[in-house]
Amino acid sequence: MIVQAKILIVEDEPAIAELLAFNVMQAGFIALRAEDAPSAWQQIRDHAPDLILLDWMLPETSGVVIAKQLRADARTCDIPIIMLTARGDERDKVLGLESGADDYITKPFSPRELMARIRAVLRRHIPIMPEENVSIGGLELSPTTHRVTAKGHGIELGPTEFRLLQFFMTHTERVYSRTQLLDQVWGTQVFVEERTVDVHIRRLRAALEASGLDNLIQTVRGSGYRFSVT
Amino acid sequence: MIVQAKILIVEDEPAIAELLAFNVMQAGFIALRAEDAPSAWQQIRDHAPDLILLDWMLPETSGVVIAKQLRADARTCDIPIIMLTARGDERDKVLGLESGADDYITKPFSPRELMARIRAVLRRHIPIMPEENVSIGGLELSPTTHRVTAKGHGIELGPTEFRLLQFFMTHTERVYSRTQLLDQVWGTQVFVEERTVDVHIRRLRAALEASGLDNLIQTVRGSGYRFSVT
DNA sequence: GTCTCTGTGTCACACTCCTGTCATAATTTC
DNA sequence: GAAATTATGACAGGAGTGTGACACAGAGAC
Repeated sequence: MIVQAKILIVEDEPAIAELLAFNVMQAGFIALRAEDAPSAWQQIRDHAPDLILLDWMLPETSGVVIAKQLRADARTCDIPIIMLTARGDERDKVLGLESGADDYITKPFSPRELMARIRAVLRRHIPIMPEENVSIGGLELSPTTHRVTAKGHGIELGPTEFRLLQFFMTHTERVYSRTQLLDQVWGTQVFVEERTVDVHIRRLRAALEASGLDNLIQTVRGSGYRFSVT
Repeated sequence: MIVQAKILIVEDEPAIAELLAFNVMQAGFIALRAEDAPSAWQQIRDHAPDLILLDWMLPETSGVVIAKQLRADARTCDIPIIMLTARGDERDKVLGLESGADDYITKPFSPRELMARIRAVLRRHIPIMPEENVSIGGLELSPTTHRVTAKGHGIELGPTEFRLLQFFMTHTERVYSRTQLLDQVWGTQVFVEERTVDVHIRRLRAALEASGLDNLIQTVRGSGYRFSVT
């Protein structure tokens, strides 16, 4: 359970930002503020907020662009986003949700409704690792039973290889550096050599080799590794 | 990547300070030292360290106070802090993190763990720079997946050619001298022969030749190279 | 308690592929 | 034509990665 969720408010109009911050703090959250894209990134980097309230209209970079960029980065793609917009246009709503927002609220809004939505989104995001079964490229992984099958045949994996494969199967196509994999699979508070990743990649490949699926895990020289079905 | 991060060691016991400085320098960082609060502020002003190792117990002003002051100042609130403490008390840990420390390590500590924590904290503080996919003139380049397609067909590029193409695709229709390309693609701190650019241009053209897109990279005699779709 | 077994992290070595440089050929400019 | 500039091919060295071995810690079994 998050003790005190940090909520980043990205809003250029001071009056609205102030109102939002007041409500957020009133509800027992920590309010962070940013008035444009650069300062938003700064806040995200420094404080790792648990949720972002993102204004649709911003000077320079629009909220939609920021949302897309957030979703594109491994370190920020799990942060829930609530979009704020002036109009109640359905098209905007679709665009907003497509860009990766988790929810959507139109100005003017009641503080009560805002807080309800924030709480709902946070509640949904408490299970950070969704324990759902994953199936991709001939591989099936079940977190609940802790089982993996490759082309129907069960394969044995150690705990670390299991988590590594789970991460890859839920984050395909993108390249992850050894450092990012350490942060995501081992955790940020664990200290192991970067090259250890190589060894576990090799162990995972060895386990997949019998099914001929070891080529799903690709080496990107100079960058890291990638899980790709193509 | 920070070329050589400067690390300020705030520690009053000379023996421990010496040990820390040795380890920090051994790991390739620059070590700055201060034995009390005033000299720490002096060093911060003069050298703008990238990270601060802060002893919990100091004469006069304690580490916690310094941390809070650092966090209160806009110029220093972004500098990550690692607290050093003698006791492994949980309450101290909470206090330390509340006062604004990014991490916490108890004495005695292994040099290995210390360096790992330093690297982890620095890693988390590198600016998040969202990179977007680029598509131009039949070429598509995706930084996140580290893939390039030319007219739909995937092509293989080495790391340097990839960066070179990425630079060109984001800076089209303009001539860049070899020196400028070295600065932008190789980095300013690297010393390589200007003629090396020619070779990489050639390698990039060779990779694009199969798709007939090698003419996107044009030679401007006497000036340099240009990426142009016209 | 000892013993075994499994999983993990680290290291040393092998190997691949990239990279910078040079010599030489080709091209452009005057 | 000569001079200047660029293209190309070849190559040695090195950075980055694959792989096997090993030590160690922890969980059970007995």
